[in-house]
Order: sequence, then C-alpha cells, then structure tokens
Amino acid sequence: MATPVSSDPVAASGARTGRLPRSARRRQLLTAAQEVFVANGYHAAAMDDIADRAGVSKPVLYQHFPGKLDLYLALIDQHTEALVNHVTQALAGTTDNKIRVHLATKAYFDFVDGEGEAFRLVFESDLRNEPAVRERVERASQLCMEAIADTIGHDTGVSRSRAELLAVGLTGASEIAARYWLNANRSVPKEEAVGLLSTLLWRGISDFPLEREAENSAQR
Amino acid sequence: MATPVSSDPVAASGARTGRLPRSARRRQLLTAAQEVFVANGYHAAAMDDIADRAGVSKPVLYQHFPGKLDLYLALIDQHTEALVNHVTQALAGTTDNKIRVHLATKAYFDFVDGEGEAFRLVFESDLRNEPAVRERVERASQLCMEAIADTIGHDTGVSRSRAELLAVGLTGASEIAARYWLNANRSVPKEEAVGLLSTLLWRGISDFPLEREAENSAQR
DNA sequence: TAGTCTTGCTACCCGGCGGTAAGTGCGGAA
DNA sequence: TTCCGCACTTACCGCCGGGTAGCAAGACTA
Repeated sequence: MATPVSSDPVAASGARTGRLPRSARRRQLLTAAQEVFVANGYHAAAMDDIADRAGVSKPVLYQHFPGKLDLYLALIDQHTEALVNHVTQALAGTTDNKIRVHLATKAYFDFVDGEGEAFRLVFESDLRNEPAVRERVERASQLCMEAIADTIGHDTGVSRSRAELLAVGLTGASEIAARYWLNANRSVPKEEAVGLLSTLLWRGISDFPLEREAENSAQR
Repeated sequence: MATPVSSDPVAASGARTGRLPRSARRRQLLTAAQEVFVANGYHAAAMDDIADRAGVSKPVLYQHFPGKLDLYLALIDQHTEALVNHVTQALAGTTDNKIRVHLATKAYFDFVDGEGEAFRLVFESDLRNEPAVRERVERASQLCMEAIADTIGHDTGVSRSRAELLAVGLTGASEIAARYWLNANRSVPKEEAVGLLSTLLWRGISDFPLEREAENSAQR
C-alpha cells in the first residue's frame, strides 16, 4: 500500500503533484473545489472529495481554508465579481443603447458559457439559505440590475422601482435563456442566440412608453 | 414533566390537535412540511422540525411518508402542477397573443404571490441535484416554455430551437421579475407590475422579425 | 550530517439527523 | 368489561461528514 508514485488512484484533474508552495497549492485547491462544487452542489460535496480531487489529504485543505463555507465563499466571490464586471463593462463600453443590450445579453451568455460551468455556483447554488451566500448572490444581481435600471430610468422617465422591475426582467430573460441554451447543448450558435435574445429585449425596451397609464394610482 | 395539556411548547401553525383521521393528518403534515421547507430549504429542514411544527412526533411522519425525499416530492409535484396549469390556462383562454402575454405574465406573478411562498420550492429548491427533483422542476419549466414556443413558432416562422430560446426568455423575464417584485416587498402594485412586464415582453415578441439574417448557417 | 521548518499524512472524534423498535392509551365492538 | 386495533410516544441506533491531534518526511542551512 502507499507505493510512493505511479499508478495513483488519484482523481481526474489535479492529480498528485508532490509538494507545492502555498500559493500554488491554494490555487489548485480552489480549482478542485470548484469542480466538485459545480458537479455536486455544496451539500453533496464532501471535503474528502475535494481533497481527493486535488490529490491531497483533508487537513491540507484546512491549512488553506478555515472551513467548508469559507472555501465556497471564496469561489462565489470570484465569480459574482466576474459577472458584475462583464455586465458593467458591457454597458460602459458605449452609449448606444441597442449595442448595450446586445453586449449585456452577450455578457450573460459568456458567463454561462465560461470555464467549468462556474456560473452554477452563482445561479444554481444550493446554499442560498446561508445568509452569507444569499447576500453575495443578491448583491451581484442587484448591481447588474441597477446598472441597467439607471439607463432605463434616465431614458424612459418611469419611476425608479418601475425601472428596476423592467431591468430585472431583462437580466432575467438573459440569465434564463442563457442557461437554457447551454442545457440544450447550444442548439443554436451562440452568436445567433445572443442576437435573437437581444433583438427580443431591444424591441421590448427601446422607446418604452413614457409614463401615462401608470398615473392611475398615487404610487411614487 | 409531560403535563397532559395546556401551555404546550408547540410551534406556530398546526399546534397540537389530538388524534386525527389519516387523511386529515396527512394534509396537516403536508402544510407543516411546506412551511418548514419554504422557510429553511430542504437541507436545513429536519424531520424533527416538521414533526414539531405539526405538533406530532417523528414516527407519525414516517407513517404517512416513506422518507424525507418523498415528502418533499409530494410538495414539488403539487406546485409544479399548479404553475403549469396557471400558465397553460392563461394561454388557452384566448387567441389574442397580446392578452396571452399579459395573462401568462400574470400567471407567474400569481404563482410567486401565492400561498405561503410555495413558489420557492420550485424556483429556489436547494435539492436540484437530486435527479427526481431536477426532473420535475425542469419538466415544469419545459411545459410552460413549450406552450409558448408553439405559438411563437407558428406565428413568426423561426425554427423550433429558436422559438424555444425566445419562449424561455419570456418565461425567464416573468419568473425573475416576479421574484424580484416580491423580494422588493411589492414596491409596485401587482397589477401595474404585470402590466409593465407584459408590455415589455409584448413589444419584444409581437411582429418579431421573420427569418432573415438567421439564414447564414445551416442550422435547422 | 544534524537541526529545523514547512508540507503533508493517518487516524480519530463527535454532533446532527434520517430512520426505527418497542411500548402506551383511547375508542368502539361483543 | 374485555379485547382489538389504531394513532401516537419515547428512546434509541448508525452513518455520514466536518473538523482536529499528532506524527512523518522532504528541503534548506550550516
């Protein structure tokens, strides 16, 4: 037993890598953890699984992360930040709203289509009941939505809460459609899928009727 | 200890109800389970919690349901069916597509706004990794989406997979917007929220450009 | 080659929770 | 009044999995 090298029963990706400097090991543990969390979700993922995947024993994991939740949060932070960056940069790159819609939609598709299906950590986490996770995920959606609501509020003159509702509708359409598109094995070429969606959304939001019939109740 | 009646430490809703006939007890257990599952999610909900909530001991639960998962699935089935019914009836009630969009959007808002926030079991389940759950939830979304895709495919002439992508965009917008609306404490009157969303979506989908630029690749 | 620092391992603990075995009392039929 | 059976209880088991104590072994310094 425990023959030093060769013919390891080590898992797929990381695969026994001898001793590593701390920072490298940490990165490797994070990618191993991401793979396991994405594949199994938080609850079904055991720390042993993650350690095995990295070709390492469990205590090593605890030398880098104080607990399972912290490990998970590190990944969540990483990817929520990526999503928010994608979306806000899409909006900041131009002032042409049609292009903005296109690029923002594309940002969602790119995020969903990114490395290792990491989007599942954000959009399909099975730990949203944990306040720390909930907060982070909601903050990310909120930031994306607000960036869009700013423009909508400015250009259509609807109240803030109404602009937010419209904005969240747009992000929701992109998110759900992108996830569906991936689940359906990219049944439509990505570029065209983005085109279809952004056409749909741009037709919907451009020249949106300025306040009118919304005046029947005294809501701000 | 164990003073027979009065001053029970029994939980909020069901509250100790003496002996009950099987069917009544079963219904009561289901509502207790729903409350606990909605409040805590599947994983954080303990069978003891559910039993307590119903003012009953754990084995009683197991006399009605073979296991935790079965109990959960019974609830999932109930509510996915309700959602699909709402949506399909909304579409079947008329042939005016504008009204269809309005009623379908309203169906999502009604579902999210329904009794005891049961929608969380469907839209925010922390057990989607369980195949039985995944299957049911995806089947529900699929049925809603297909009902809409039928009309889109028929009226716009885009291919099936493209119609599905558009349809899922519409459902996604409604779902996410409805959930946001509820989370934001109904910051806009429901009727108006539905109006805003359905206006957005109807503007997007009505007279959607018939096939044209989609002809560049040989996708069906 | 001794000393030590860092990296990693084996082996264990223990708490929570799904699930169960065995027992208690009440109400109705004879 | 005895007996049966149903609804319900207390008290327990066993596993799984997060987290830890304490030891081994390679690399750098001298």
